[in-house]
Amino acid sequence: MIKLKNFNYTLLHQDKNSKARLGKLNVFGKEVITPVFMPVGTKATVKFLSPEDIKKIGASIILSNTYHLWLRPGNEIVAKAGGLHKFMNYDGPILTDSGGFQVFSLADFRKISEEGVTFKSHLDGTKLFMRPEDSIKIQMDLGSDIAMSFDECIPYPATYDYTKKSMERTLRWAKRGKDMHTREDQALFGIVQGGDFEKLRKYCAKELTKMDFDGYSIGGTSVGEDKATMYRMIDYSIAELPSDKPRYLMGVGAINDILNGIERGVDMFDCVLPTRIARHGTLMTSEGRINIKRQIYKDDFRPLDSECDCECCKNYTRAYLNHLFRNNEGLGMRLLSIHNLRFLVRLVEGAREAIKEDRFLEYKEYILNKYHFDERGF
RNA sequence: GGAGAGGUAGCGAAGUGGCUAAACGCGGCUGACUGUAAAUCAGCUCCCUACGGGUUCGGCAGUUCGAAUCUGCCCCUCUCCA
Repeated sequence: MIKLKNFNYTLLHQDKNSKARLGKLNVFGKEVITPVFMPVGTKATVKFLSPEDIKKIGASIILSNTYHLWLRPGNEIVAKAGGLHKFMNYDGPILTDSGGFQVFSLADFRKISEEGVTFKSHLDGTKLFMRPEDSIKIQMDLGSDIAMSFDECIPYPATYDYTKKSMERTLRWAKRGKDMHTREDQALFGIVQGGDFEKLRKYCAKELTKMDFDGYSIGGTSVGEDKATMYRMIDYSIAELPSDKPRYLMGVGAINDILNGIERGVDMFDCVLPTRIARHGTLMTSEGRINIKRQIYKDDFRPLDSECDCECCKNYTRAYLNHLFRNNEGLGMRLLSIHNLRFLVRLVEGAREAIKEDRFLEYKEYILNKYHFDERGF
């Protein structure tokens, strides 16, 4: 087993009234204070944003994707460039998802076996095969700071039998991946699966913990289940995870979900939601959800969100943003992406402050009451 | 003045006797979006007191059981020649 030289999690403060925790993740000399929200840059770019934009937003770590970079430009090219950081000119921490989510999202194009997953490339239909070992090898080539185990993200609902079978296979895949992971400058996280079954979630978390990963992810959430179920999945998973390692709730980025996750002891979140909805004209603001494309904003010369300090809100009006969207101008997508990301970064920043003072639950209530978001949480 | 071509819903453009309130595209309006096949996708877009009804395809008058589609006259636009 390899020993990482410079990766560890330090619990800075445990909230007295909930499981919320303030922590410090040392990622090979780069510091990430948790809870943290990680913007998603699937294809080695947070769509429409430069690395400089990402830093200005206050994001301290971002995501990228193994499956997509494997197809294009190919891990060899990224390795040849000197690794993902150099390739995309981003020196902050990068976490790569293993391709496990594509097992779910590209369901029409794949077949799962014990050995691995057969994909039909979504780009040109080429037959592809990815084993857990391949995913780890690719991630080592990419040189991300944190790699993920290759898992199967199952849909919801799923039967107990299938969920159990899949989860056990995911455990075997986790072991196979871990056995061949050799980079000392890259952490590796295991992923808890088990659907909405308490027994399976707990078993999975325990087994992964035995394998001693550098951190643990909670996968298989936000795939169609209701909120209460998602929160239960988180509780079941965290119940058996060690407190001295970071916990990452994969793919979750709605405001109420982030707050509920933090309350339950989650340290890391990532989600395409803020950037995707931004590109589609939807914003998270202190007034609630706004769709900038609506005609009422055509002559609204107020800033998007008067309480926000981002580049978009400080410099541009709703009328201008509406105009940019009506004309399909890329600047609109960039500015709105900046805003939504900044909104979530500020949300978790506020959570950290609150945890420090043991008032996380009050903070959560304050946020949920203040912003008029519906059940979806944005 | 002469010779052609054409006028269809906000715009462009199909349709050339019934299956047409009228394809399709754009524009407009409203939604959706949670480890990114996503600058994407879905619905609506003549009027109304709306599981029904009322008016449409430059205008008017005809032919026909039935017309945006056929006939006549009129109005308008574009191209070429003088």
